[in-house]
Amino acid sequence: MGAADGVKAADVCLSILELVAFQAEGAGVTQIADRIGIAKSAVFKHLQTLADHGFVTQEPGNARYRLGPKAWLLARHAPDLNDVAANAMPLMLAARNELGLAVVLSSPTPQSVFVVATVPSNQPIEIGIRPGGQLALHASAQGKVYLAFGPAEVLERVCAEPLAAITPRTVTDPGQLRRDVAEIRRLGYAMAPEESLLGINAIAAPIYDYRGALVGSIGLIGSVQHIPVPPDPALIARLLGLTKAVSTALGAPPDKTNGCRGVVASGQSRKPT
Amino acid sequence: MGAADGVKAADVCLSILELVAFQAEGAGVTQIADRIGIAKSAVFKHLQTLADHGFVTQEPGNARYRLGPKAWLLARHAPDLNDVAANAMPLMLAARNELGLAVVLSSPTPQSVFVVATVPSNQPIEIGIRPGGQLALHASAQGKVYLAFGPAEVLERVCAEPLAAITPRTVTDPGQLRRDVAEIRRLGYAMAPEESLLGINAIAAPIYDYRGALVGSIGLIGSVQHIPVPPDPALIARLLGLTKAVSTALGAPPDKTNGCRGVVASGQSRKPT
DNA sequence: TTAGTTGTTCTCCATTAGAGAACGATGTTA
DNA sequence: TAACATCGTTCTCTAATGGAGAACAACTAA
Repeated sequence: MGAADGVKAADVCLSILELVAFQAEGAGVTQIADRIGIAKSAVFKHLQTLADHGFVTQEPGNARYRLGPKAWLLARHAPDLNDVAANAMPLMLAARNELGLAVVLSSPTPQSVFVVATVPSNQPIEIGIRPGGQLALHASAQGKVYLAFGPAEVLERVCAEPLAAITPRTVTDPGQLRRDVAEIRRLGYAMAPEESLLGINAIAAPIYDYRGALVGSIGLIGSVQHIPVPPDPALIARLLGLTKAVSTALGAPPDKTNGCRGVVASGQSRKPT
Repeated sequence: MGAADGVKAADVCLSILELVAFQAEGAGVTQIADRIGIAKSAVFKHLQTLADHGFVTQEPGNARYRLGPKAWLLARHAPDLNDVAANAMPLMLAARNELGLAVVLSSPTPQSVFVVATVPSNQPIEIGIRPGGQLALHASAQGKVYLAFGPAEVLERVCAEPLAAITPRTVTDPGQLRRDVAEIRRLGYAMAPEESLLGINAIAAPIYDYRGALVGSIGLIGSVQHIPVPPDPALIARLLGLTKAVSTALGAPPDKTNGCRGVVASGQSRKPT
């Protein structure tokens, strides 16, 4: 949510749009104002603008706002994550039921990694991420997958600017990050122990489409207890099996799906930071 | 696109988002600035904000902007126009091939009517509307369908405020509009000769879903030559057949689909509200 | 090279977005 | 029924900020 240096009003506008979108049964002016943290009157004006464009609709009588037709129209022109999500979800569900861990599907952007769909864990203490959330490229397993297997420019750019220390364990040294990336390329999966949130670990592997292009990654999220720092080889195998299955379902060429032997990986595990 | 009294910056932001969305192969800063009519620097700041939220992505190397993952995410929460469009499209195509006229599917909002999908005419001189466009409630066949068969508050509100004269033939007298609406309720379809654009006529009829709720309308667009002012009874029958077919495909109750015998139009059809 | 693009970074001031109070409906409680 | 609470909406005012415009760096074409 960096309002780093953009247009503040537009930032508010988009935040309202998202809030309305993710609020299943419509949202009211007051409710939105509280959540966003600006005056009711401002929210009202924004909603009017959003309604003019058809992104939200105000149902008559009941004065709640909900998503409008144009929001749907956007999807027709959106990148076809449709296939990816449709193919991945059932397999992700199966993996969750088998492992008990939260499974997350995400799509990369040059600035961060986007959580597109999630299957929450079924453990008593639930650990998961909300769809629509963003993960740092250098401090998450899914982000590092993109750094390792995505375009080289992204890695260069991320290494060029200072790496934010999201937790004390976050990798902030560009040299170390490059070594991590090399290791990830070798192993075929990424890990980020306590780099985004203390106590939480995640492992992730890439997904390719029919053209062999990297279209996203799937990650397993859990506490450091469930995903220890040299991860259980069986867990890794399960993850790689999952991403391989999704990739082949998308028609990925074989060399993209069996490149990672995963478990074997005899020697060195990854040392934490 | 009235910036009647909303947030200007948000209006610009959404316009940029739409422009990027509907530009199939990405859009550049300069191109957008020209189309929207504001300075490049402003567009750049907006794109930065949109990118922060994940609505657009800037592909590395090639510096064009295109739709991002969040745009897709919105769609998952958007109203289920999916079914409507999916069910309607093949039938609309068949009608176009048979009649040669442009066929338009649209969805109502309290402020205007939204073009959701179109099948362009196959005449030498093409007449059509772009998906994403908006039609005035009082000056289009599709809009008047909503006024006639939608919530009564909408008709009241539209009649209360002054009716903009989009063309010299646009109905600007509230009394006349009310009489038109009554006639539309009686006949089961709406017509708007030269009310949106001189030389162009359109007829439209409502679509209902499984709950019997009005979810949209389908219109036939053509020159006044192809759609004369007392429309050809066969044409009307074809339109009503089309909307009835789509409605039944959506599971609409029978009384919603055969209420309009069209031309005959003796007795009362549906009552207001 | 030169001349034309492009996307990006500045600075500056008129615009305007947002705070806050007040309004009229609506819904709830006593 | 009356008092109260809360909703969405309208209003005014001013400090923040969005947008203009020029200059920048990077690229492409001639």
